[in-house]
Amino acid sequence: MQRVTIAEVAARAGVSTATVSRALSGRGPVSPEVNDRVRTAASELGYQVNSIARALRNSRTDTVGMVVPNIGNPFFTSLVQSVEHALEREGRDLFLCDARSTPALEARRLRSLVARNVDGIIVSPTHGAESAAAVAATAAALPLVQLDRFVDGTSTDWVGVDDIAAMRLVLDHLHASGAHTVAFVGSQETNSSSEQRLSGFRQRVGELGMTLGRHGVLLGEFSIEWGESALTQLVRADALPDALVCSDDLIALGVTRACRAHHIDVPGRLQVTGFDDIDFAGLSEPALTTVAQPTDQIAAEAVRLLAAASQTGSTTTRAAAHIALTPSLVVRASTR
Amino acid sequence: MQRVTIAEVAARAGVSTATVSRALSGRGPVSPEVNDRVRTAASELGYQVNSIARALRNSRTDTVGMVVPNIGNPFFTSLVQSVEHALEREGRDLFLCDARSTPALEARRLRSLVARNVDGIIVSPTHGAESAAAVAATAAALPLVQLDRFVDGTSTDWVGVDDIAAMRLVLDHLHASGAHTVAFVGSQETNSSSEQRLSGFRQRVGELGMTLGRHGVLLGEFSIEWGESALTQLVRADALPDALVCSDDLIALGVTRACRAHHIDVPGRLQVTGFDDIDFAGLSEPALTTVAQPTDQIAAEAVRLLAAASQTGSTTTRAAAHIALTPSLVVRASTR
DNA sequence: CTGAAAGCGCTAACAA
DNA sequence: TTGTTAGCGCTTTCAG
Repeated sequence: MQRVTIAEVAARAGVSTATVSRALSGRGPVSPEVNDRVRTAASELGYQVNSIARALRNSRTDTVGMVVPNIGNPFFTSLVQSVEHALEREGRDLFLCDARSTPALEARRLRSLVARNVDGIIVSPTHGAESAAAVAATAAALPLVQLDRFVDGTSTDWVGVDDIAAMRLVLDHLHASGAHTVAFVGSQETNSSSEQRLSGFRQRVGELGMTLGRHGVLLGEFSIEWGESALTQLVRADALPDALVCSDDLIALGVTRACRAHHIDVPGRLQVTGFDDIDFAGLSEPALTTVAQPTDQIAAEAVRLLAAASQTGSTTTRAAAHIALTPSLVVRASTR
Repeated sequence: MQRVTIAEVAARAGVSTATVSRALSGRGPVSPEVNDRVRTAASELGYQVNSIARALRNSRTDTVGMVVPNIGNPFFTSLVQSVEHALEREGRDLFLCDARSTPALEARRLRSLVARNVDGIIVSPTHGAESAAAVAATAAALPLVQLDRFVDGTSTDWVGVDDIAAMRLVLDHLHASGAHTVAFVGSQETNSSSEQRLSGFRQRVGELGMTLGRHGVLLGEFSIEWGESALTQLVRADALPDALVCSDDLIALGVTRACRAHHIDVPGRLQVTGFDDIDFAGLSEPALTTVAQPTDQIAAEAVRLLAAASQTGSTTTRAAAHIALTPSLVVRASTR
């Protein structure tokens, strides 16, 4: 159970530890014959590098840290999968942390990642304001890219989707299908996604001359429960619009579920749209019209930015990149 | 951006590095006055431990590795959340890896975790046979607990749910609600969950005197798509039973979705049950009757076993624990 | 091409 | 109570 070290391999191969290191890592000159001897000795002993020791010596870990607001949200899960995929191509590992929508926990995770000497950090901050200090402090110490969401007032690299364009897609579609009054169900504007989507919504509603229903903007949280309760509120207030734009799929799923309970026909009486295109969006009854995010692209850009930042050493010199990728509309059965 | 080391703190506080270490870690005698000086110096400089160096020195990382077959499956996501919660109480971090249902990738992840000197590993093996060698090799090097699934022929600690009991719950319920002919839709028997559930199913069907429909056992994979295709097969063969027992919720969700497409009334014409009780089980139309796994308990036991194994140093001495926790049936609208 | 030796940052003996 | 020192396992100059 005692781990095999490079010294034991060296002894067995009859060479020095330096030579073993050179042979195994493949950098530095080693005669073919010695190379062979070392490699067989290593495999006979079942040698495996000790990444900790290597990391200490090299001051790099080949590991990227990632912090997401809530791994229970399928959107973030697929973002994680995309990031892991992108990193794999470079032979780097991912250290994943869940902030459980708690800024204090998120701050702890970030500190822990810094202490672990990860080479860079990808974070989707939980809260626009309350996450700001921790993100800024972390960005000062390490290359850091914000994903999907970003915090107020900090300028680090960011990659996400163009929320304004997304809302344009959604509202143009609803407008074309005859909706006049619309309402928005989102989360409290405590993060950039919420803010951007709401502001894109307001903007396009104005441009298209649509009218905001009574109770036209309902803000809660990104959850199924909130979606259900929002719809119930609208029904109680007798303020149902023609269409309901939800700022994520969980909310939309809650809304359509509550519609079934209240016998409201979707999309006949009420059209509903979501955001993210999580797997289950296509499964609900009716299947959800929603905005698909290009998660693979987002992840690829993030990894690229991180690599670039690691090159230059410090993030502070360059201007921060702000990359908003183009979303696409997936039309299903919850709209006409 | 250069990281602050203990030496700089020592210089500033006018003491030795050893004293700084003692003061900051709180073990070893330090005079209150010096303690203060060290602490203020540390915070002024923004000192943070270098976990890598500490880990090399202490040969422990306070980190547990976890490998799941597929993080896209919500069941594993909630298992991960439960494990992270349980570890948090002990102040240990989780290093999460996704095996993407690929034994070769899983083996790589396991090796990487060993190389990283994690203190222990929690793994839900992808494949009963093909994961066996890697799991065995890993268990030889580190404390390891298998979760939910286990590999053939290796005896490590295991925690999961009692699949036999679960199938008993399901079939008793279906039997009571008048189902006579039943069929089973599962995944290929490449992992223990599949095997156990199928065998529990067969057993209870026999005991209750129910009859297995034609095409009574359909095996594919744990996915929505497979559920849909399985139902379609049954319809085409005109072999629809009274009830369909699915070995996870994804399959069941696929089945109920296909039922909508084929205008098959659930539960009127066909009763359907799932397994795992993922969040979306309650959302589908009709809401799924399913078996809930006690994930928090499972995680707590796993963490406890890992701690115990770390204590004794080696796993080989003790007999392996095999802990099957009791599942519960959640009755919703997909059964009568 | 190979070996000796230093040192990454930290902690635990051991001395003082 | 504090300081000195050795060393965790690895890589990398620098000599040979």
